[in-house]
Amino acid sequence: MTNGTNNEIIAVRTRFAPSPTGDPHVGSVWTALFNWLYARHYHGKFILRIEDTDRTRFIASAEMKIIETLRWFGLDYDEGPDIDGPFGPYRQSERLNLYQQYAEQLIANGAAYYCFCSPERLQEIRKEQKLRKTPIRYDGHCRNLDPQAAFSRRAAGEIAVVRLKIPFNGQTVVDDLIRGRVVFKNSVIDDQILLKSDGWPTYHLASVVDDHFMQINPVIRAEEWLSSTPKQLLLYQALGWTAPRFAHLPLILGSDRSKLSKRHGSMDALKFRDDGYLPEAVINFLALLGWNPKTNEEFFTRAELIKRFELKAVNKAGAIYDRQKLDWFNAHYLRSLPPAELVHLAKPYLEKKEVEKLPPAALGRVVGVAAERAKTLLEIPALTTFFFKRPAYEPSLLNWKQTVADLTAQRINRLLEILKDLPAADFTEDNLENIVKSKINDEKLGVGETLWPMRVALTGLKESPGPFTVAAILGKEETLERLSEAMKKLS
RNA sequence: GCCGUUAUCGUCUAGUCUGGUCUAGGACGCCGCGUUCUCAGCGCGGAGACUCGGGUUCAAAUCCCGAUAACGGUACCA
Repeated sequence: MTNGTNNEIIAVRTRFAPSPTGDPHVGSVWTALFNWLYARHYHGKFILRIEDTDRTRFIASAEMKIIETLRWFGLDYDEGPDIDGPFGPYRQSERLNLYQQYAEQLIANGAAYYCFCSPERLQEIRKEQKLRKTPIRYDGHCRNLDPQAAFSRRAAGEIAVVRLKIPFNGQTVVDDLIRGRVVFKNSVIDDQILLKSDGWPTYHLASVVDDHFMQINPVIRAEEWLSSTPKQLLLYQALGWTAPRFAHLPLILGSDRSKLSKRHGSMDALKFRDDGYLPEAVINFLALLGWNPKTNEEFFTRAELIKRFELKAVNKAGAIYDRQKLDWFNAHYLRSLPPAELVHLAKPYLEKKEVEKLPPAALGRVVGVAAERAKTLLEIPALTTFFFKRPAYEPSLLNWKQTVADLTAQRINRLLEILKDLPAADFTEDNLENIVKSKINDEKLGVGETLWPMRVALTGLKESPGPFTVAAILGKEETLERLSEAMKKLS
């Protein structure tokens, strides 16, 4: 791609930079997906970087979850904490020296300063500003301290943070790849904290330093970062670096139109796996949230997604995450799975002892029949129970519409006679259908009168797969047993 | 409060740059019909939107101005 300003060709390197503070959720995966799609589209690199600079919210297990999530979704990265690359390390906690070094450089050339204000004082001024309804920002108390004096205080062990000196005048322009030109007056930008009092960097310093050295371009991230982009642009300037291009993605919203969070229920990305969704389905669905390939088609393989993806076609408005549409995608993908693959994926959701009872071929058919009616893998077990155990049901359920029990009994009895004569080896779906239907026709038995009780006898359900399908899977012996049982219920 | 972003069916969206072909197209969901013993699937059909107010123009979803609303930011969180 070109960088837009001087047509210089630069390598595409995008990154997903989560902070390990909890389980990754859909919004994060969505951002990762777009970064991945972009990198793959331009044959660039996709990097995973762990932004673990917040020691108070740090969760040790989160990094593994992030990696597991990316793996499950098939968003492979070229460099990361567990895949060494030329720009590592890929954990910010292992790059502390770098950040400190540049913070000091900034202080040395007057672009930043030590601030000794206590959190309490900061809170005070914010409270007052809120009361006076003026913009809430740092009041510059330490901005003009004598650098020598500040340095001595620091050296003497006094606690301080490092703040960036934002110019009072002028404006900073973000030329966003998705939103175009966004202008910010410098006067409303706060003197951003770069280094916290514990010596760790804030997001702004760390991400700028890392994006620079890891040669990230473009930076693709969620809209929540748009307001802080001018600060970062100013930081690049102060550091004497060329800033990357930025693309701010719209936000994924909950049904109440607010940013997706815990209160919208469990949005953990790995929950999709546990809930029986297929990664391909979720990817397809997520890709079409906020991005549109300008066709009426909706199903896209990964390769097609990569081929067609472009940032210009990304929407500006936030999109509500709609579970029903995801379900539709998932059902579609479930039905188009090759039988062997389907069994393999469904197995973990089924009861072990039941699975072991069946020969592989029968298991494949059971799962296949269930999958035609399931939206997720998780729903499959409930749709297969009648195959594994004799159904329990009210005798009256055997009667089709207004049919009386006597007549139903006659039909089942006739079915019993017909099926008894059929060799077990011929108990296939097609055979069954041909024979039974021609008898119904010849003997004027009534399709509903016969087939409804047959199906109920076999499944015990009001809604189920068809009787021939079930009978073929159950086999001759079990089919006859269940029909006999139905007869007993009716007498 | 201040700063910023956004605005087409309930939801995801096409159309907006380059005004007419838009009595606004597709998909999910919903409703009905058909296929059918039931469900699912499939096929067909229906209800359903240009945030509001001004302008410009022969003509505006599309251009201009002004409101409004929603969301995001406003942390020694990211």
